[in-house]
Amino acid sequence: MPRNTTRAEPGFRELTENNRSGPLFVRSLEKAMQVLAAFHHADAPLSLSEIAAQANVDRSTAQRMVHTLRSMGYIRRAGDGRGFVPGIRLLDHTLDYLRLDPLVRRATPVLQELRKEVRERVDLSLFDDLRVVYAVRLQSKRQTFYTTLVGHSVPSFCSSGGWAILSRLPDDRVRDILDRSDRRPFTPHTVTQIPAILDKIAETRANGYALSLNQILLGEIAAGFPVLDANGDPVAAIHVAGSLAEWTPEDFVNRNIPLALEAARAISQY
Amino acid sequence: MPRNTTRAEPGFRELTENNRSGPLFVRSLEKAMQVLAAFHHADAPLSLSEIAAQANVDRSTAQRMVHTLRSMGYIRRAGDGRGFVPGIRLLDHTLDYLRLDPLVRRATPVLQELRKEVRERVDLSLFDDLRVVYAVRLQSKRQTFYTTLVGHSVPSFCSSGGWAILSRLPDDRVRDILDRSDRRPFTPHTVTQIPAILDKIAETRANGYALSLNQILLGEIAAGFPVLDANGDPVAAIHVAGSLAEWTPEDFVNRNIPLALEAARAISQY
DNA sequence: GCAGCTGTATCGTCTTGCAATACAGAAGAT
DNA sequence: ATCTTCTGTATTGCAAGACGATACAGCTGC
Repeated sequence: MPRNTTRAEPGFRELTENNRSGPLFVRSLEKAMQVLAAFHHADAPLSLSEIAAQANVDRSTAQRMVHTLRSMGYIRRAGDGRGFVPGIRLLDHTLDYLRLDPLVRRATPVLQELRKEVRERVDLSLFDDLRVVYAVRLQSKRQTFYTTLVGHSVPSFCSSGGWAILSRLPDDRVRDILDRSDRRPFTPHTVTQIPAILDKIAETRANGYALSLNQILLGEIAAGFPVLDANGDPVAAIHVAGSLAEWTPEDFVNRNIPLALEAARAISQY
Repeated sequence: MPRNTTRAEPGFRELTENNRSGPLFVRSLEKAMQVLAAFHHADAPLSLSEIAAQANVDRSTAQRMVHTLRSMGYIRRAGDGRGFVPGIRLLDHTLDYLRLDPLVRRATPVLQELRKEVRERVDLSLFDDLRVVYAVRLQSKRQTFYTTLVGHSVPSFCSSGGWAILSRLPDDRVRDILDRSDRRPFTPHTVTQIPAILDKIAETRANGYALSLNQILLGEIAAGFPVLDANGDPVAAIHVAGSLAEWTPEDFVNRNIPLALEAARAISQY
């Protein structure tokens, strides 16, 4: 379940003083996207009134937006009579995103190779401020529903991928991100205190990779590796994830880290 | 590469006579989504002018739409200076779609089990008129880039999933779909003639599954199985796909069909 | 230095999105 | 049984605000 929401593209606010009020800002479009985003907090089909409430728009507005989005395939009626759900047309944009992201293109074959060698779950997640978003997912045998879904995200502050990325950011940006994060625990072992998180990040910086135990899911061990762009800034992470029922942390590290580190370097451009 | 585009939700046109002109239709939203959809035909970052041309809107309109979509994270600047690309925020809607589709929920664990047993690529694709759209993808060892991507689609007329679905539709709907399809071949073996396609569909109807050889990709063998909703109408298909370098068609059928057929029945609601 | 691109910014006009209002049908309560 | 409160859908007058012409600065290539 996503806990944080995306902000504008980083560095965008600098370009235009007040980016949601200038004459360039299309208010009706904002409302429309809020209508689509109403489903972010839903776990069942939404009625028009529910959509209007979630999106913070008038019921009439929701009606017209839904009508239009429906005519374009972005929303459809729920199979069983009542309410609306997201439409299949959205998946076309998923494909556009994945196809056109050079990082995803570059990473996919490398991850496939890595997956073949380590035989555990291998993922690519993209850095998005307070969270990392899974974009490529290569499963192993045992999986939960959410570990197969593209678009799923986990917080930066308590995931191996997040730590890997934070370990390559300047201290003040790390502080800023941790301060703004909603640091609710996922498991009893989730690290939520800022000093403890900073320790983890320091350890990650020293080792070159992040090791997380029981952070998001009980019984899960994961290693995260930063992926750098041409400027040396971290933009993504790759992960190898396994089960603590099968691995001791030592074996997991010895067996998987070298291969994954090499893969992360192959994807990085720095 | 997608060859066909999505239409409105089936049965929608019946509801409102002219669904893109009534007072309920929000024109600026249509333009905005066309702007986002401009990337469907792109294979590199798009400039404002290119977006305007693709979306059939004024450059000024494109500018304002892009500005707004950017401020919300749906579009971002390309990493290397010039142009725009789809933004990560789109993946949030991908997740909404996958989470809220009951079919995807039901199918995922069944497909994981199937994948474990057949050890070949296993997919779920959703019926969308002229095409089927991949929503769940469980890889095997050897993969191409596109066989890993959620949102990728293939035509109904020449894919095992398409045949599986068409085999459960009434004849006149099949004719209609075939007539409207752009039946360009993908490989020298792609079946493009309507009589030949109808033969394939008849064979599928008799067998209960569809077998495709070299239709989309040379060297690929795939079996497709229809998934039915509570009314008995086909809404999706599951696939098992392997390589002709490893399988004779007979072995492929004998080894994989029974398990996959059972999986398709488990997912169906009829 | 000119031509042709980028992306960005401003502004007056009149299109068109807004929200109040209404209605039929279904679900549930009493 | 009726009364209430949900659905989703449809109409309409008014004025908010989207449209698109126009302009400009910063590139790249010729």
